[in-house]
Amino acid sequence: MKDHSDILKELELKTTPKRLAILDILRNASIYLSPDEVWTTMKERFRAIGLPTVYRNLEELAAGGVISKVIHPDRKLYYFFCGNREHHHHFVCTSCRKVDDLNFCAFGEIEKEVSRTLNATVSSHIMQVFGICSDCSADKGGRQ
Amino acid sequence: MKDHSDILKELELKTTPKRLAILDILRNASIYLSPDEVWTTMKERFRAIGLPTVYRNLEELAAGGVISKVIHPDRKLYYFFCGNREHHHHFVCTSCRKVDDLNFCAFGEIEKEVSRTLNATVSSHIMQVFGICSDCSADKGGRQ
DNA sequence: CGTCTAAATAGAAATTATTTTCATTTATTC
DNA sequence: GAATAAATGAAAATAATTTCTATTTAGACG
Repeated sequence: MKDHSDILKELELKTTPKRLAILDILRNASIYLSPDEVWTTMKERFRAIGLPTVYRNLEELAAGGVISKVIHPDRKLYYFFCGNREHHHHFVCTSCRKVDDLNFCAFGEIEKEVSRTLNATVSSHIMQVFGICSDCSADKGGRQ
Repeated sequence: MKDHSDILKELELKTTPKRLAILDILRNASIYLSPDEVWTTMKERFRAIGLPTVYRNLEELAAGGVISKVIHPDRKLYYFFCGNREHHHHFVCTSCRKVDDLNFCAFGEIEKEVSRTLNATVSSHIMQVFGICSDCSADKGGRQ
């Protein structure tokens, strides 16, 4: 199984302690984190750690597909570890911030529809599904 | 046919000259505009016009469903007039910034899928489709 | 048509997320 | 163990958006 160092080598990124730590933090988080939250955790592990380093690495890792982004309705950005390399989308729980993969993408059909009705070409799409996961609704529903 | 003043009354918003102007600017734009771009046009029409007024009104109008938002991949926000009151999504051309309605939403299916596989409840979704419209690809393709 | 009141606004300042710059450090290559 | 390109820290810059507050104005009412 590939460890974090191998993942970075594949992306042609140097294996620095900080990069590994960021990956590690996200891997263990199980929920999505803001850059600032990642920074806060990094400061517990490193004496000197700049916020730009966090931002830079999160973007690089996301560009490499190792981690994914959540765009909130308020357009704030969050990141989480996602091992799934296939094209897919996510369901994010706005209560506990857990992320689940959706093995479902209507993009193909949309592409056809766009091509057929507008004669246009689709280049990218943003898709984010928000809601309340089963754990959180159980908490509130009291059925526990 | 409802004019802009009627639309504002329905939303219980006062019919101020500036609000009408913002609506008018978007209605005539045919492409999506940034708050700053709306402000620039407003400054040509009003001696005194504050940027917060533009932001406030755009949000109010969007909340009322009279105008719609485009969230770009860089997470910048744009607005455009959209008369379609049904739930739908948009195709936006990143070249000329024209917006077309997509009479297509896979949201129902996603909701079912989320419910079935995750036992979770969907509350909202962001969906944005970017591409090149037929006019723009004709320009580039040289088929004109 | 004047008066009243809540809503709307201007202008300035504050906030906040994010990015840039650049000198210094460090991981990798040989 | 050098050499070199990549990575980093710290500070500053940027830019979108929001807040604050005193003033103005639209719409209701008489």
